[in-house]
Amino acid sequence: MKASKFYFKSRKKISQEEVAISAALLIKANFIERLTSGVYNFLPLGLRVIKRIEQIVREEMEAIGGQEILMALLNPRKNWEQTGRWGSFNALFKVQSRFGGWFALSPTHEEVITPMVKNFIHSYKDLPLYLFHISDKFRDEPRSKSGILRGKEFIMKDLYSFHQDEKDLDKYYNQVKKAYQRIFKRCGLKAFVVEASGGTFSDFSHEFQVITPAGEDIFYYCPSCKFCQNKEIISNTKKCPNCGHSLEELRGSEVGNIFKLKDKYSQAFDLKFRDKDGKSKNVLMGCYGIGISRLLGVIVEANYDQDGIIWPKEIAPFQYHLIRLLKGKVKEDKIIKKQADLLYDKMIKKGLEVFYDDRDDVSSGEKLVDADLLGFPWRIVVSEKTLKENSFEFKERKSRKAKLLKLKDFDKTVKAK
RNA sequence: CGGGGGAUAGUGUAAUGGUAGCACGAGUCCUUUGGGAGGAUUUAGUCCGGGUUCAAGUCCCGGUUCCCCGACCA
Repeated sequence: MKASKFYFKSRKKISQEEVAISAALLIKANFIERLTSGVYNFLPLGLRVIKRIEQIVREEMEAIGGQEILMALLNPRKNWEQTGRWGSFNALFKVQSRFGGWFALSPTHEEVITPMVKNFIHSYKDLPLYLFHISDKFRDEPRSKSGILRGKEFIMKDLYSFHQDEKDLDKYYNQVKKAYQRIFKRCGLKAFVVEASGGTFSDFSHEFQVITPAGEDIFYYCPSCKFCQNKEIISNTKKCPNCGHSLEELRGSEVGNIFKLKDKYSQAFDLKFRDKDGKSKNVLMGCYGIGISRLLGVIVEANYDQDGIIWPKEIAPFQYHLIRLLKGKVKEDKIIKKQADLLYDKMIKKGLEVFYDDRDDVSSGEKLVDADLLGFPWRIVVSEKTLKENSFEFKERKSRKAKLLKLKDFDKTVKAK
């Protein structure tokens, strides 16, 4: 991708209203833009990261049998009346049709998926079933905060599982827990699995927390046996319920949450199946969420320095940042441009993801500053200085040292990581 | 939803009730090019609606909206 044609302009200054570091950096580097409180636009760079995260999530969901669907976001009032949540779900966005009818903008999808699968699940032979969905969610938050960490509209993956008995639900629940750990690891994050409140239908649930000062959750961590529990449910003793060791208090942001819904929604929608014995039984359900757009923010909160973002490799919008530094002299610049163009073409041919800063009207300093701000894993510089040595400069974003390498070694150095 | 603080140009700020100014940014041109370069020139603003006053960015009332703390949070 050539920078001169790309929808990207870094900002020198941004509004002081953005307090969260992740929001400030993502806006400064032109990944996202605020439309209004708690509502953000994703620009090409931001969307590329979102797509990477989604891809990782997709792969891991499919690896545990998940099938992707896309459910409607505009939900009829009736479905929400049926579970009682039209009245009890405080953050529900309600919109009225000009012809009078009411709709909910879905904040979660139990009310859609449960009646939907009634048309599919009839027999124990149809179970288990795992369906997931990645799309926007709407929640009428009384207080949006910290940029994309808590918004009124956000991107979420939700997986729903359907089972014939608790044993099967438990088994899958643990599989999902493992899949989630793989997902967060691939996103370059260390996620703590925290026992949390199960809400109204389960003894407990599990949250996946990433340590950050921008987080909203306090949880307790046992350094001895690694047990974690949310502040909401922990006893006052601050001792590990497993091993008795004293607990550490940590602050995190919740990037995922898994629940056993059991028969709460299958009862509301009369979702039953015929078991082997011919008897009609309630289908048991689980639901499992990951905040995709929040992850984008949390990843930045966990990966930056004074100069900008440092993207973990697997989710960086581009792997390589190719820069050509000009001299303002026609003859010299022609050579520099030609060499940089050549390297760019080579990389494109190899299928590498490269962001090529081919801008002529931007000073060298600004290009280098932008490279640090954008934070792609590898930086390649071509300039008069490097060409004198028949070389190019190669630098990892997270390192301070740049290496000068011979052009003849380009192919073996620059390849898919 | 309770509490607190804001809203003047894209951003950050100034203006005793009396000419809305400055800096940065942005646009154009020239010069420049290894860590956000320089000059010339142009551009752009009092959140909205009422009220008080000869006169309102400033005072009063109402609204909208943004941020922070808390509560809430499948």
